[in-house]
Amino acid sequence: MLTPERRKRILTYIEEHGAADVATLARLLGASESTVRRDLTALASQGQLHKFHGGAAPVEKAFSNREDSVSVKVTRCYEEKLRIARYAATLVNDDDFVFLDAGSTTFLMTRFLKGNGATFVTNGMPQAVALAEAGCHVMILGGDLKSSTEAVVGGVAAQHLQRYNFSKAFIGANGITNKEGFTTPETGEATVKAIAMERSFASFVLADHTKFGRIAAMRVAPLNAACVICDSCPEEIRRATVVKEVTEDGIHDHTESGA
Amino acid sequence: MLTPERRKRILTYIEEHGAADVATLARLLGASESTVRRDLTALASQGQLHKFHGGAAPVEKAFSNREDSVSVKVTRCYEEKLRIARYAATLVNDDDFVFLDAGSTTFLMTRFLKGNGATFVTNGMPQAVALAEAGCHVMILGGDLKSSTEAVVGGVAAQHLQRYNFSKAFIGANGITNKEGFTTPETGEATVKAIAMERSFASFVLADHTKFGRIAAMRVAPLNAACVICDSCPEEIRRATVVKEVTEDGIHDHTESGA
DNA sequence: TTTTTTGTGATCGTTATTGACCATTTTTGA
DNA sequence: TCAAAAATGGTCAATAACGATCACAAAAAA
Repeated sequence: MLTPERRKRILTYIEEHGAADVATLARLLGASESTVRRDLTALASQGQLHKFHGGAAPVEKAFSNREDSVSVKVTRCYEEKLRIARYAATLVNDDDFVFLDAGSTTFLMTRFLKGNGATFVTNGMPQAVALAEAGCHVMILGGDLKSSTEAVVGGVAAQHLQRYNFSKAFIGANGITNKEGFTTPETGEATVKAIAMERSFASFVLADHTKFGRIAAMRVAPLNAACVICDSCPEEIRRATVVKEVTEDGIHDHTESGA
Repeated sequence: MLTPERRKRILTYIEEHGAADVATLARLLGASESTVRRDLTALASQGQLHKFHGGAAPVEKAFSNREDSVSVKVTRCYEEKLRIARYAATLVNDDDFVFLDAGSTTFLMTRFLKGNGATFVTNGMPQAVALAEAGCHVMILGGDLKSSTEAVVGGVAAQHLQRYNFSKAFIGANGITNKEGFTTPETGEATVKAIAMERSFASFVLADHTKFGRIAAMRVAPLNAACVICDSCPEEIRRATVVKEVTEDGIHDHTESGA
């Protein structure tokens, strides 16, 4: 059997069955486990499937990727993120020059932003398209495109970003702790976030409650560098920076002094 | 059996069977494996099939479920544009640093480009996403996002573009005439196209036959600044620049001298 | 006619793919 | 927590396929 055909059959099989282990695939295809392993490695590197210890699965379902990677990610804490995004969008005024970070929560903001006088700079491809469709004045950051998150990162992006002075920046974060501050797993994304916050008069970090207490590899900024917009927040965070809690009842404001 | 007939039968066979190995084709055609290999190499270089170790398969089917969005399929001259795009994609080598213009024909090129060593810079948002999905190294041009065409334009884009030296540039054009050269209606897009062509070692303008004789507002470059890749081309254009006609039968090359 | 060009098939050194083997890592279950 | 079991990735030799080259024959040009 030819290599492309074999790989196609692997993709078809895991698509139909949801997943498959190496031994099953080897038997099914009449090939050795070594060959199947090599195929899985190759297909995984092309982003066509997700490989893990024991076998492989399609990328679409359990793990985010493919065409609407961001909108799939949005499903976790959807209600909370939507509340946060809706409130954050109200903070944008007509004369603002706004940086909008890539990520799921900031993407939800685009639903509530209309084409007024504000200008947006973003490193998220879905964000850029959505804002342009909404009639906003949008600029996309130039640089390397990271396919998994559809975000623009890298040195060129960082340099491009240095040109601007934002009035407001809306940033996503993967981890927030008192000691480590805002953290994110990707080095390239961390750099972009950090520069955007530095170059903005006011910065807002959007985070649902699952982000608190988690620590990712790269430090973006200390906790007091931004105002945190969240759905519910631990007491210790409130004491360290300005926090806005967006609950079902309304907005709860916490200044650095505590109340 | 004559060469064109043999090649046509190869294409027919892989179209019907999805794929074929060299030994099968050799037996089927009553030719040696050497001859079949030569045919496959020739057909692959014209983008008519996908050749791999062990055999060949149709181009479209070789890469899994990539389907064009409806808006792209609706475009005029779809078949011609597809032929042009398929051939243009074969011109990209592993070590190329390529500029890919925004537009429908250049977008179709992304169907035939896979993640090899080449690096792509593009000002088209759909192009960037498609290339990233295909595993290519992609950079998106920074600047203003024009919502109607999902293209990045403007001064920042132009400035960003100045940083690069491309080995090849693939450009779209709205009008091509002998006197006015390549033209396009939008000022911002014209600037980007012009700079990209200036900064590229070789430039290719992709155009279906409807573009000849039309004149748009902005002049991008004179006719001899690029090689024209088209489906069918007036005699007067052939005399003025290098033209590659991609017909159903194959590639027809025209040098500046006329034949 | 002779010469040149083109296409073909055979040969052969090189390269790519494959399956087995094994040390290492990861997972499982006591 | 630890040991047994399972899966993994790397190496290696064998095999299959590849492209380059050459000689030959047929067709085209001189």
